[in-house]
Amino acid sequence: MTPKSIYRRLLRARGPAGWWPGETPFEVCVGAILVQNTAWPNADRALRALKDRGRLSYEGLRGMAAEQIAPIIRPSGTFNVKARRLAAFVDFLGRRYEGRVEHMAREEPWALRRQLLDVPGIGRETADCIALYAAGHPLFVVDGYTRRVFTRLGLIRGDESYDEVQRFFMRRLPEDARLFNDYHAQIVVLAKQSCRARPVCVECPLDDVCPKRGVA
DNA sequence: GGCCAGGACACCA
DNA sequence: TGGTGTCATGGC
Repeated sequence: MTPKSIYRRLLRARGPAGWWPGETPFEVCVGAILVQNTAWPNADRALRALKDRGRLSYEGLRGMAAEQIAPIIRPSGTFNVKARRLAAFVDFLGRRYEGRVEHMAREEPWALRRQLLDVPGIGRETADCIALYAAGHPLFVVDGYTRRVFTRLGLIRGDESYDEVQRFFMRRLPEDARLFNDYHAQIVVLAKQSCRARPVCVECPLDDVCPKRGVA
């Protein structure tokens, strides 16, 4: 069992997941910040609240103070914190990329990652989500789902650092943004549908090779 | 009513 | 560098 063979099985079983919620690259960035430590439906409510007010764009958010953003994104939780983070990201986007997320695609992937990590409130996972899903760079995203699924499969211990887990995947997979994009999407779908299912995994394509099949 | 969710960060040793 | 508290809403 390798990351490659696991992906082949997922793809064969379900087809491409074709996934990241967000209509524009900018929405993807905002979504990546709003979903921090919350369930997606909560982030989505906040996203729609921004959209309803015509604020879900660089031009819409530019110039808004965190105090003005906060009440709009309340449903996403930790809204004061996230409002500051959104304001910081919008400021960064204006300074480095003329407010155009598309311009981030011109940057070298790891250089972009380092820049994003310098923005307060953007950590490794959020930086990689933005680099991969908004800018199309081949950086593998590690999240709680990734750890849960691959710990369960016995491929990682689960207590490795973010960068260690990312290296584990990137050393074993071709450097391909489309692959990384769909792989992460497959993991999210899998983790939601199967790995939290109790008392047994339900229709999991990896059930027969999962050492913990049937275990809650 | 408690626990958890697609994190990040400050603070501490 | 590793562990812990904090931020806070909504679903189950």
